[in-house]
Amino acid sequence: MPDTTILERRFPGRRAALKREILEHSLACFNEAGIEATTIDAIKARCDTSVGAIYHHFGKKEGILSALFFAAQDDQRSYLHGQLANTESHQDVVRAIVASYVDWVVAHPQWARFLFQARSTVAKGPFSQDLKDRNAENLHRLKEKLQNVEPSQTQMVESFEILSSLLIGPAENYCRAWLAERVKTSPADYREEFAESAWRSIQR
Amino acid sequence: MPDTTILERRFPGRRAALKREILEHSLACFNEAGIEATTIDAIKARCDTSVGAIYHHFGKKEGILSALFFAAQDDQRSYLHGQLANTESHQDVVRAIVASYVDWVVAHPQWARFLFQARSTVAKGPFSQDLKDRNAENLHRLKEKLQNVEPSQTQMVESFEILSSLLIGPAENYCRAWLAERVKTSPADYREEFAESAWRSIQR
Amino acid sequence: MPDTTILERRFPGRRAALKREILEHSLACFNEAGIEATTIDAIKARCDTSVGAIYHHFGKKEGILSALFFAAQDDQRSYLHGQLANTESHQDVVRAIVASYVDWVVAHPQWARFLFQARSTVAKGPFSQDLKDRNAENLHRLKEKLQNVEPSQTQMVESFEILSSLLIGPAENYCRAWLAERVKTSPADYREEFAESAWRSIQR
Amino acid sequence: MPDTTILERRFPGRRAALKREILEHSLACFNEAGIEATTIDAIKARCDTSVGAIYHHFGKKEGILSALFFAAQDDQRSYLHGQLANTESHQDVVRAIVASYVDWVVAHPQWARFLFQARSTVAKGPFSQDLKDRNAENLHRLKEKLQNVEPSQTQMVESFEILSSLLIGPAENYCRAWLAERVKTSPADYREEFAESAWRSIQR
DNA sequence: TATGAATGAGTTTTCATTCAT
DNA sequence: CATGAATGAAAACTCATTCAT
Repeated sequence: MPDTTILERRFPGRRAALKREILEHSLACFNEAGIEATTIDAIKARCDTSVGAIYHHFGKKEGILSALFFAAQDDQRSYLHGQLANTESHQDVVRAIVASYVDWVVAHPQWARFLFQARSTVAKGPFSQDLKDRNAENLHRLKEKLQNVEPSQTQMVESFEILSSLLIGPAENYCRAWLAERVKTSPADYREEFAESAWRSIQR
Repeated sequence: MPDTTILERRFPGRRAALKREILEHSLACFNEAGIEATTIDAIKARCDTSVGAIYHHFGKKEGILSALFFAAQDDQRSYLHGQLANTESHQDVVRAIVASYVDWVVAHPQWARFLFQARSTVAKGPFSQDLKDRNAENLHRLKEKLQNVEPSQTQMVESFEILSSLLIGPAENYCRAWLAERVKTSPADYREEFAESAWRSIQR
Repeated sequence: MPDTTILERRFPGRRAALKREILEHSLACFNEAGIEATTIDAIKARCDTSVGAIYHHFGKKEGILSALFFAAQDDQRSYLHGQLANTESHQDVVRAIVASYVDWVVAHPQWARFLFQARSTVAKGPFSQDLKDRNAENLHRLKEKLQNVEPSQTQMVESFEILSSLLIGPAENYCRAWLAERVKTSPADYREEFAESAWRSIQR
Repeated sequence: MPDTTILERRFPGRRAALKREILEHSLACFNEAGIEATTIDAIKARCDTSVGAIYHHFGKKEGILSALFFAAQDDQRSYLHGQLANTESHQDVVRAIVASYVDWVVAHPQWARFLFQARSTVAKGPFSQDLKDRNAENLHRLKEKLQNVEPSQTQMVESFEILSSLLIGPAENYCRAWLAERVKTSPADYREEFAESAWRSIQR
């Protein structure tokens, strides 16, 4: 039973019910069989609808993929920005970034798994520009946030380019392993550790 | 022009010439078009050989994939262990892990790119057990190394489970971005930064 | 020009027109070239349809085969049971079995030829259980029929196991030869001889 | 463990050892997987020899097939003629035909199974003329034998064309069923029944 | 003679997509 | 809007056969 909250937030209302239904089951198919291995027919069978209906709503297979991908990404992003809103110091910001990342993944593991595997496909597809634009904008907002927060007393790593890798890298690496079931302990259990490490890793 | 050193190390001799040829061009195809999108026919055309020859040597498409994957992984691993050989303190070990990771990726970018995209496919395929075994053994050797090195004077993070994520996560995240051309600066330029951050991130 | 009556009985209606068309031409292909030697492409070309349409209706090559096989078998069986309905003595039953066999083969030679060559393939394929079930049920109905008919005054062969071989064997052997064009005279010309011989052969 | 007596009779001597080896294992492959489904590679693997060796001895796949087929047929035929040698009356002849058929099948079930499935393939292949010639000659020798034996006192069926079907049909039908494991009782147990029935079936 | 690498035409099957009803 | 039959290009894989060593 995948969580449908993300879909309800993004495609609200009765009229979008079938759309949500298709997306929900597509997500499950993509995660279970892999994106390339998921056929329109498999989705059709799982939703108990018709090929025609799917094409009516999404145009092509890629359409389902990007609808899911951007829904997930936006949800993750808006959760991050919600958490960032209450931050006042650099350390608060770092903690919010790491914690919100971990929290979101743990709250929506199927969506997180999907994001990991879909990224490269979407990046090659017709929406690659959208993807780039969104990433750029995201980085820009983060930069702004950091400048508007009261500066830290500590010496920090200089290069902005590697900053996001230092902050997110460890949590992301662990979340990947958890989603692939290579490790069992929930990332949530290590939330504070990752936040602490992230803060330490950017000191100089 | 992909580097062929890894293949020559792994499949030496004249008799394996065609095998190396096929693998070399398969790697290029996989990286350019993606694994699923690369057809046997495309590989055939690029090597100027026959479908039959490819199947004669590798049995199925998956066979090419895993041959490449394990060649890359073993090469990366043996480089790591070569670097670990000269370490004497915990900090040396951390530095060696991070630096050798960055160095290897920068030295063999096509192979690194391939490793990232092939991992999930190999993990689903018939060699998933091999993959697990190798990973387990790798972790085991690392643990041993850490125990045989003179203990650090500093307080360290307790959980071993997240250790490798803390060490490799940032460098990996940045390398991915670099290989996807989302950032331009070579990871080599940040080698010392990543090593420094990794060391700091595991202090408590 | 193969007879299409069997197909029309089994797949009636306009909607099944393409299905019948494919089956009709598949039958011809199978008989002309042999089952293994008949390619989907050959069928496609002969029907002037598309590969997709064939797979849409039958799933796999085996699907065409078994659809034809069971259509033929059921037709043959229902003809037999029609003839058995009017029998009152053991000798009538024997005559009906032999005569209906010969009549059906002569009326539908292409279907008979197909039945002979397809049986072993179907027996190995995924419908082997269906085949067994149908054969068992058929035998059961025959046994019942024999018990419900007024007993013969003559001493008969004891083993039920060889009974059907004694009755059908000669006619079947001759029909095979006729269908393979190793003999020219129609089995119909020997209908009474086979019936007479069958009756004699089971006396003791 | 297939019986190798037929091969030793036909291809005696040390020099033919590999030939016998290949034929023996080919027979097993053909029976287990079917003729079309048996690949040269499968035979190679089972004999632990090389493709080259197989082609050296048999030229093409068809060559193995016909070597086996004619070896089996000739063995069966020579056994029949051995049994016919001692016959003096029509009834003796009938008994010899039926009994030798049953005996041979029971003595060489793998070869019998192979004969049934190979006949149609050989009939289509490049040796179809050989097959026809041998069958014609066989029939001729049988006719001669019948004429040289003292005539029976009883009235017999007139048509020579259906004679062999009347004689062999039932036993053949039952043997097929036994080889396909549709019935369990050995044909040997019904040898006398089949002989008796055959004799009765040709009376008029 | 023996070997097995190499060939490549040929097969089955899949699947995104279209479109008439 | 919904349906699902029809399309056909494209893919993986097979396998008899050849031939250089």
